[in-house]
Amino acid sequence: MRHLVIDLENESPVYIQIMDQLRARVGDATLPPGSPLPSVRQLASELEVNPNTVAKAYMLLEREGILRTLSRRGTFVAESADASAARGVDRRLEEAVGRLLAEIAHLGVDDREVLEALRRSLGAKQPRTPSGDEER
Amino acid sequence: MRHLVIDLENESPVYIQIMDQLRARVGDATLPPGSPLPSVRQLASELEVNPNTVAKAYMLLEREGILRTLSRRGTFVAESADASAARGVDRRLEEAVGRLLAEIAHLGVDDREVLEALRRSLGAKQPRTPSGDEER
Amino acid sequence: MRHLVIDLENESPVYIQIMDQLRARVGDATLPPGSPLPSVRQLASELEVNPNTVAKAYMLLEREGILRTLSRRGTFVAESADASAARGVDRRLEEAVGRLLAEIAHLGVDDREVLEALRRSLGAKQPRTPSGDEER
Amino acid sequence: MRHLVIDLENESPVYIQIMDQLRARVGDATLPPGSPLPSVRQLASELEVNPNTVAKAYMLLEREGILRTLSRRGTFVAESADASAARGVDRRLEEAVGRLLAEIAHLGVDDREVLEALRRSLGAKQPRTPSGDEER
DNA sequence: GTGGTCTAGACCACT
DNA sequence: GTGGTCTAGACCACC
Repeated sequence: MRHLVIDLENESPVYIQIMDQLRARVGDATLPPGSPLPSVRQLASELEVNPNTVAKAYMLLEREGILRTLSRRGTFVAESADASAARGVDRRLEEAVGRLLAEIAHLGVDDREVLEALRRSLGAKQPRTPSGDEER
Repeated sequence: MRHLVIDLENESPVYIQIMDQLRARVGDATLPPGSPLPSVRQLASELEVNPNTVAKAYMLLEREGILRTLSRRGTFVAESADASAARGVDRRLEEAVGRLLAEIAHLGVDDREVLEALRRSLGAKQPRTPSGDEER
Repeated sequence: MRHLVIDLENESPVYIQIMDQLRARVGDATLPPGSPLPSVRQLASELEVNPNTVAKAYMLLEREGILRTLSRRGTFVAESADASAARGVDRRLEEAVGRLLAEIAHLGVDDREVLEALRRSLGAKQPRTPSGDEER
Repeated sequence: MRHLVIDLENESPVYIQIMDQLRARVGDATLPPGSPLPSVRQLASELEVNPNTVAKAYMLLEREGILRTLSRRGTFVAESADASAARGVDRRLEEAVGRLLAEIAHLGVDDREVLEALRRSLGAKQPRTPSGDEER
């Protein structure tokens, strides 16, 4: 499995970041149904986070029907997980947008300004030059 | 001063809600430079929050240069506060959008989807159009 | 008596400002021993402050031996007040310097820097143009 | 981290003393960027003050850009904090001198006397003889 | 264990 | 009555 990227500076809790990334990979079929996942300990050591954190992410994804843990055999992407994963991604996006709106509710800015600010910030997210050369 | 509206259910801390609303009113000149603000205790009792919470909001707005507090005489909108207030509102909006982007960074959704989700959520927020013509 | 100047923005309490100015005038003989002072009510209304504030200043200056209140006849500069007034001015200056030193004790700046900062600030205090015309 | 020294008798508020000392250590690189600070609770118990007092100091230093707090991971000296810390020390010194000048504005003493009083007070502050190294 | 937020209540100096 | 400071203690989410 390609490495997940954990950003400890990000204010999203680590277990949420793990869940989001796994959901994304299941949703876009990078991790097709049936694929094995790294063990809790192994992923934890790769990401340099506490095993409890990984275990929590796996446990919650299992509740969402995206993973399936077979005891003593490991954790796998559930059959027909892709649909719920995609739905999960959408829900997460909507929740995040909802949080944004709640946060700025008191700011007295109108809708146009919000969209404009988002467009600006999306534009500023280095547009990933087609030539491919990353800075540094 | 027209009442502030505090939503205890909102996940933004109360002192942040107070700051945002005061910044907005200073920024749009509802509260012009020199205006007196309600005393800490008075606003606290109106909003039914602890005086310390209001005091924290006032103290931080003073550090931002938006309020000016004359010890034992009360708290006032600082002269030339409107500019910093408006700047402050913009910065808050940008920060919130930045947080949104950080939150969804791992979701694997593309920019178009994010804008679409925001538009949808803004639309769902009672459209407030008297004539009915949406901007956007 | 030439008007006292009260600065409500100054963080020194009003009664202290009154005391300081009266002490200065007694010390430099602008108000020689025996001179009558305005009544509490009259000075309070001139300065637009609470009569209690003026009364407190008079009371404390009486304790210092600088004023003398003759009941029903008013308040006067005490005989031989000038010496104690001058001493009082010196003491106030030393106290203020002591407070400065206490305030900056934790700043980790050396003595030279403190003197330099004071010199700079004294220099910045508009040098009172010899031509005499005040700006505005 | 070497211990901070809090003087409860000093009229500077405790949280200001904490801020000043941390600013000084960041400014002179005793606490280089990236260094972890003691946790709020730990420093509070060392200094024998309330954790809220320490939290307030950390929070304000974060708003100044000197500290950076990673939620639930601890508080650290911000990258590129040293410059702002040094600037902060200078500003604090200037403010304190400004307060001195405001305090003595009514005293009618001339600039020479003020400088003289400061020199005297600095001299009285154990002269830090290089030979007789105190530092107790 | 970490920091963040909030409440309640106290004391202070000053008006 | 005003604001400023501090304490004590609570609850939260997260690690």
